[in-house]
Amino acid sequence: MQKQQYLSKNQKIVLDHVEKANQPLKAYSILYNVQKKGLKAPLQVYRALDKLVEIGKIHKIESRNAFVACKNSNCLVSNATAFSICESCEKVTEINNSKLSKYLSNFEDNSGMKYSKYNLEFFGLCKKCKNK
Amino acid sequence: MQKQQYLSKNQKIVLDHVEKANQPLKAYSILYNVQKKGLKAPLQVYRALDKLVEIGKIHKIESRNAFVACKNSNCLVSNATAFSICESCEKVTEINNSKLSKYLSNFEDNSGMKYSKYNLEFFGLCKKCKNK
DNA sequence: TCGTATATTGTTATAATATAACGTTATGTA
DNA sequence: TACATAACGTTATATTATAACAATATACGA
Repeated sequence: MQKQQYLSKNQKIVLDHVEKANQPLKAYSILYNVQKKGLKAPLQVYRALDKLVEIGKIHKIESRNAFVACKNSNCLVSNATAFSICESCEKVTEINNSKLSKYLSNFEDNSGMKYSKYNLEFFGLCKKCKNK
Repeated sequence: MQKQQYLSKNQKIVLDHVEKANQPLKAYSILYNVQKKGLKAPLQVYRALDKLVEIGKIHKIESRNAFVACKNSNCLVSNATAFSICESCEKVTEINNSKLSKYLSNFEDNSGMKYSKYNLEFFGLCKKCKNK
């Protein structure tokens, strides 16, 4: 069986829903909202999310246990992700900065470990919240 | 009341336990292990962990929902953290690299957001696991 | 087109992680 | 002492995620 090219029914439904949101969504909020489309159980959502994360269509914001659609067209595989997170309004933005990604992808320390993947989360106040 | 200088009883017990482990610990595993010292409920552990994270004595490994003692003496506040995580043996090491921390602390993109904090997690295979 | 392997689905139950809400006790400082 | 804040203890519950099992769908080589 070759590597999957097309998304399955459930995967499409979940991706669709996450793409329409412009903020990270919680798994159970996704579940609630796709129930009218036939996904009844948490596992159906989690399985779709797992796959979508694996192929890079969706990223998980680890510090928030939430999922957001990839906005980064060249992010075919989700192995190098960076986000900014506003600690006031919780707005999350995917950072697409080639210098940063180059720097981190090539980063090596003295541990003898070669990194194949990273996830970076920046926290602070977004423009709006800073000016309040 | 001035800013807390000394740890409370529960905070000491939890920190002590986490420091003795050389790997990240899960909250409920900490709970189980400190029950003989009088902490009976999850909340007692979580409250101590929250405080210890806040003052930088402990870091949370977000992708693993686990807690590890800070090995970085100059990491007084836990606002700039980086870890390497072996995806095979789950060994976690705190990265202490001044170039990296300088680069990330000064990082700015075009979002108008000034970051006050970051957390970076690298994934890969550690030396041992790579040679298997 | 049949056989086989893998991916996906559906379902119920349950595990693992974390917080709400309440009242009490301790501690620092004016 | 009086007040404010921090920490504690306790019960209940919310939130996040996976185990286990059986069925169906899809890709692809023989």
